[in-house]
Amino acid sequence: MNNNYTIDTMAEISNKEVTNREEDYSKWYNNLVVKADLAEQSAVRGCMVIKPYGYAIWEKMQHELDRMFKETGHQNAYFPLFIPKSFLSREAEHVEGFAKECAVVTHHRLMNSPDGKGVVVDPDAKLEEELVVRPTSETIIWNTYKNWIKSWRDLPILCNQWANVVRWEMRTRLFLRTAEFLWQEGHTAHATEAEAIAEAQKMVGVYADFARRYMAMPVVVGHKSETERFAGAVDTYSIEAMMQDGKALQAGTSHFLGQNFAKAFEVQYANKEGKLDYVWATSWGVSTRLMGALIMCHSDNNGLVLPPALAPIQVVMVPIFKTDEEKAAIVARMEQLKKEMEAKGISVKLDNRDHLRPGFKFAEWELKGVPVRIVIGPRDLENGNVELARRDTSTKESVPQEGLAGYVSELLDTIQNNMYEKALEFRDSHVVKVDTWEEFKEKIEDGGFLLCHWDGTPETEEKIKEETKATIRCIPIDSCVCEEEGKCIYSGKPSKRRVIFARAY
RNA sequence: CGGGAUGUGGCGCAGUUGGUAGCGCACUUGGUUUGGGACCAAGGGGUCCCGCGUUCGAGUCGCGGUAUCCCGACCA
Repeated sequence: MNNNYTIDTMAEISNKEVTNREEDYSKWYNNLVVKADLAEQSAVRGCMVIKPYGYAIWEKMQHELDRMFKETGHQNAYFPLFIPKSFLSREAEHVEGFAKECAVVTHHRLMNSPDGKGVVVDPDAKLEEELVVRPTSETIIWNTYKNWIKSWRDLPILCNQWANVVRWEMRTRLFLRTAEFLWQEGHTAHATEAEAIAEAQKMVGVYADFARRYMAMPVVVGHKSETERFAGAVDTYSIEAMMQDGKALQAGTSHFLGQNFAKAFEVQYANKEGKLDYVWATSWGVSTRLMGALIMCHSDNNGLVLPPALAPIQVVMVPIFKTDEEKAAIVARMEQLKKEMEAKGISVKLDNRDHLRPGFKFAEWELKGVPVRIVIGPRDLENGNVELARRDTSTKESVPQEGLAGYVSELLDTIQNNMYEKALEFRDSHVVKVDTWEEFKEKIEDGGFLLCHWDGTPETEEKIKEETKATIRCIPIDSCVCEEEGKCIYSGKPSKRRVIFARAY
């Protein structure tokens, strides 16, 4: 047994004397991220190193998202990493929301230490105005848009930027909450309120679509409550996913910013009547947190399970042989089959490392979540078959080499759909309607989404959070089951609709 | 920023009353293996987080730093 590749399984975890279930799930998750070769803690506090295999997944996500953004009329641009401190303070709520987690550049030069040991910051090189490493780019972008927008003819501006941002979080976790993370942030400017709202809704829809089609992850689309809203937004939409421990994860957000930033940065345009008006704004983003969502949504006791649409390697081929002659014949056949599959756009890895035994390779590729494994040994070569194993169902079957590429191509689609159905079934079986406070306190311990009536006040929301650690994940947009009258589970006051409560990452 | 813990080969850890720095995995070489995480043999690799102190002698004891992790508050 190679201890370096064992991971704490869910089963093992649940057999332990668990006092804090959340903590143990986290441990399992972290272990999985590291062992599956996706990422590791960096030497820099709270930052992570994304390893090549993990980064390849992110690149696939980027590629699909970028295409979707362009299909919806957006263009990419790039804005500075540094934001003058004064910019951040222009929008009052915005600065309040981010002030506590900013990395600040105060000097621009180092010098040799007077004691001869290493270097120190040169006190003479102090910046007149400190620069904040962007925690998000609304301020620098709106300061720029001010120069771009004069007339109604300049609108709308539909820009996206792929970038890194820094938020000095107190506690960090790989992919879910790192001090530095990669993301995309869309920033749009519109002539009318209605158009901006439509944009914010459209983009949260793009995220939901991406989650479903590529990540095979069902999400709920909804409004954030006032307290959970983005700092500086009028309305925040989010997609909320459920992880396998029943906790919620906010996987993407889209904000209707009203005229807040336009007013803060004095961005006015001349409308068709020749009158000056402030422009309407949105911003929307998803980050490398999606990687965390992907991992926690699908992984099992044997490691990662990747949806074919995002798997860097969709098919791994493992030869089994005793002699060099056997190896040569089998690998030659595999090369042919590999080419046939690649011609259909399938990404294939032929693992012909000969110092490792097949069992080791099986386990390793399973840990890495490769959707399909194809094995050919002397027996298979003889009778013209391959052994084909599915990662999502852990099943094996014997398939003819003839027409293999076509079979695999269809199978990848099947796996993609199956993974979504499985995740959807899990999610739906962990959504419950709750109508009393006693029941709420009991059910929240089991995890999952609780559909409850809420009186709409931040005070009630805060008290529920204090007592149960549960927060309002969202006020669902399109879920008709929520549209019914009732009484707030906490205060008993009247409510027009249910909202989703859950504990969250 | 409050509470708790931990720093020992690449990784995970042991190290007793202070007395030659160890184990497993990984790595290198050779050989036998190969249909679910192989085995044998040989080998390389350490300023025991840093500093000061106690001592004939410190990985171990004391003091002071520092870093990381966990729990809170905050968050994509």
